[in-house]
Amino acid sequence: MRTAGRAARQESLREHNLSLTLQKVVDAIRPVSRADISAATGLARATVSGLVDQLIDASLVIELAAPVTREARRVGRPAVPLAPARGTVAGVGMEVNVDYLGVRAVDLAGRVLTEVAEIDNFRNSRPEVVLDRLARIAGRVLANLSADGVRVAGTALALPGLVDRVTGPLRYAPNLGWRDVDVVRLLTTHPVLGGFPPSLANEANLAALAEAVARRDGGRASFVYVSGEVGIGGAIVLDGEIFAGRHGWSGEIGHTVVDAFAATETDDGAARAGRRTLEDYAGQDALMRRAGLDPTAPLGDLVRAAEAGDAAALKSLRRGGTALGVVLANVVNVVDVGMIVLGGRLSEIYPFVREAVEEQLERCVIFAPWSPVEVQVARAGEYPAMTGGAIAELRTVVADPVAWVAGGARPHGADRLL
Amino acid sequence: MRTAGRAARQESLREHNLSLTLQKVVDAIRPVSRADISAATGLARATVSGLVDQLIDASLVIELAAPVTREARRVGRPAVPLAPARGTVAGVGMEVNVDYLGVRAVDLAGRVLTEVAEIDNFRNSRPEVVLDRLARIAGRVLANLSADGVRVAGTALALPGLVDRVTGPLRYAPNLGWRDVDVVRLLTTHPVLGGFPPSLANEANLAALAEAVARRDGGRASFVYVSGEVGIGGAIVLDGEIFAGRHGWSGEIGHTVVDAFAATETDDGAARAGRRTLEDYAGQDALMRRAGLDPTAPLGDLVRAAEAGDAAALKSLRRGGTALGVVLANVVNVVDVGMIVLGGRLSEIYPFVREAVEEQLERCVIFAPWSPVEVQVARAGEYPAMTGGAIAELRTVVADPVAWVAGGARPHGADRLL
DNA sequence: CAAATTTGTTGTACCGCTGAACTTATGCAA
DNA sequence: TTGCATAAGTTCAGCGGTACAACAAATTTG
Repeated sequence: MRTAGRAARQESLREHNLSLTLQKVVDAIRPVSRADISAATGLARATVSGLVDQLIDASLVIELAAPVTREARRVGRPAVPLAPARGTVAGVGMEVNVDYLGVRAVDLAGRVLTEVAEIDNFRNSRPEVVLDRLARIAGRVLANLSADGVRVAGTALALPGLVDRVTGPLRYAPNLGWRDVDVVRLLTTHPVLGGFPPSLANEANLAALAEAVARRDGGRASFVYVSGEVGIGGAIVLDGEIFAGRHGWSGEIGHTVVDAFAATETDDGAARAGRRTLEDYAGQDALMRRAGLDPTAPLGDLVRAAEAGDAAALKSLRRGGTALGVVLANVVNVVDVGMIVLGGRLSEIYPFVREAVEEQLERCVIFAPWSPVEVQVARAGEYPAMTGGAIAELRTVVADPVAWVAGGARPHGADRLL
Repeated sequence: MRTAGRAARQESLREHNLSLTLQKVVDAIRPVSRADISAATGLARATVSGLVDQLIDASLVIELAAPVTREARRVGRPAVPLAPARGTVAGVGMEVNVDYLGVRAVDLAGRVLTEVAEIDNFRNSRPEVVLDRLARIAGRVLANLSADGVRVAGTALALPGLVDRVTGPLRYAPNLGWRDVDVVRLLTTHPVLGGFPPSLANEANLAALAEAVARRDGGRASFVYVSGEVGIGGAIVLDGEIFAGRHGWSGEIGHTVVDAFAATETDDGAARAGRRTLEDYAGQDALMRRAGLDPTAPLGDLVRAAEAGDAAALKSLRRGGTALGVVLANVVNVVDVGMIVLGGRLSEIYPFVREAVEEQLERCVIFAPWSPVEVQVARAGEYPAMTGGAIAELRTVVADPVAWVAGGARPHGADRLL
């Protein structure tokens, strides 16, 4: 809800409280009752009843029939458990990354309704070709949803690069070899997608959102998410919300300069004007090369070498971990966050970098003596950015249920999340 | 206003709109009318009238008698200009820094009502002694205010170090030589200050707040503020608000590692475990030493040497500027902000570092080709952290005028800002 | 001096939340 | 089985707060 600087009218109350109520139902780990919501929000029970009725009418919430076998069956009239409706509204998350592409539809209950993922190599690909392929898949998914009577909250596309969430185009995706591509136009020229202009976002940002939701049982967490795919992306999560910055360009840690005054040569011999970035140490290519492996080989080779005790592999991983740790310490000093979540392929090499990362965090984070920084592996599962994209669209529903209560029409002009 | 996750009741509307109205009056560059507020907020004119009346009753707003000689005297009934009341409510900002200490009281109109500043050297000082001295000054200031019938919104203390805004104590202020000092307890044992427990904050954060207010004519700006006193502090301002982080520890750029894998020796010969921080390049001591000057001499010596064309001085400044530029580029890549404001003593050496800083920003900021980062000097005047502290307290009034409308009692338990 | 125009105020209508009383559904003890 | 205690959910009058329309006030323009 964007209350920033706007007047509050009578109907604002309803909007706010309706959103709040839906939030409580959707965010809950186990079903909640009207009474629970009343207690949690401070709203009168009568008010909550009215709000919940509206949400049920809109097929956003359902009453569970199950008598709720929670161990402590208390005295008094049993509560009617509420849950987010299944298969009535869906968010659609799409992703184009360096070596896969896919589409995933998720409903308010967090269930995956449909998904398609295709493995391929998109390094230096042609945007029109790749996006056409994505659009066909998305078209099939949307057709399925429509056939099942599922309303679509919106579509989001995750890309491994700089996406301008305000003005639209993809600015720069080095690992795809794309630059200044008008992704939205290319996608919406497809007949099926015409009605669903996707919102764009950075892959790491959306993956972090999925991670935040996966961790909601621990309260609204704050952490720095590191997405190690071919490049290294990052995102900042504060109180369960993505901190996206003005354009959605925040968290670009892969290009952080690690050695400002270092020698001029890089691993592959090319001069980089005297400075090395995090990806020069901890990017997949750098890790493989330094370990004496083919940089185009799968990362699993490096993991196996390290497990076998190969000295070069271990050294390479330790070096990458150290660079990552220093960069993360710098980030943490700037944003004052207490947890790091390593996602993407970093989960695979996690056992071999964790120690180095933690060592640097302890050494370089100025507040570490009073509040040490924790390092954890991601929990969000495979293709988190697709899930995150779907969630981002579903959040527009939660943030503004009124639009869905009235007619059930798809409100395309609704505030973009992220 | 913290609407996050709370229920909205009827009275929430009033609170919100009252705060919004006061905000419009206080933030305005030139006086606004009731009609202006109505147009800006979307509230009905009748509603605004009621709200303004309440604010006038509470002595937070006044009607100006002046017929407003704005050049274009339009047709129709002339508007009654509104302005924040003067000398009725004050915020008190205090500061202890490495070579000065002081107290400043500011009213809602932004006027300085009283101020006392004393120059001295507090390196490796004893907290009890320094805080006692500060408390005496603050006592005089508060007594003055009280004698003039000025209500005190609250007091804030700026410190050059890690301040825990949640649990209270000053954790670590290297340049003062303080560590784990219970500042609030030491101050409130003073009889006069007993009723005014100060909120604590980092010096750079409060200075940045003053800077944000000084720049409010350009809309709600977002920038990274760099406070170069003896150490180098920083703060992040987003849409005119300080981004403080969990504990208020954000923006600590002085300890950012610049050379993760560099040689082990530092300027003063002491080993620092193989890494150099920004302060090792751009801190005052480092700048002076590298220029061949006495590190305890005033910074003016370095400026004069540079103005005279001294090669060592210029080189030292260029080197410091380069390090600062790289660090700022890293910060900007993480938080996606488009402007850097150099404050504190950096304003003095600004002409000699600007070029190097801009060069690095252009080179290292990944989105620079699409959205270049601007560098500017601070505008907030002398002792900005004191002003910022006062403003932070005044903002509690603007955020929750209801508490001041009713009785006019000082609501100490009100939400701490920042 | 009247018409036009804009500001600020007054009074009614309406929306949405609250709180108390009431109904419903269960556990527990006699 | 009955009755009591307890908690969940519903109904309805009351009230706070905003909107809207009508009106009064103060000024420029012709």
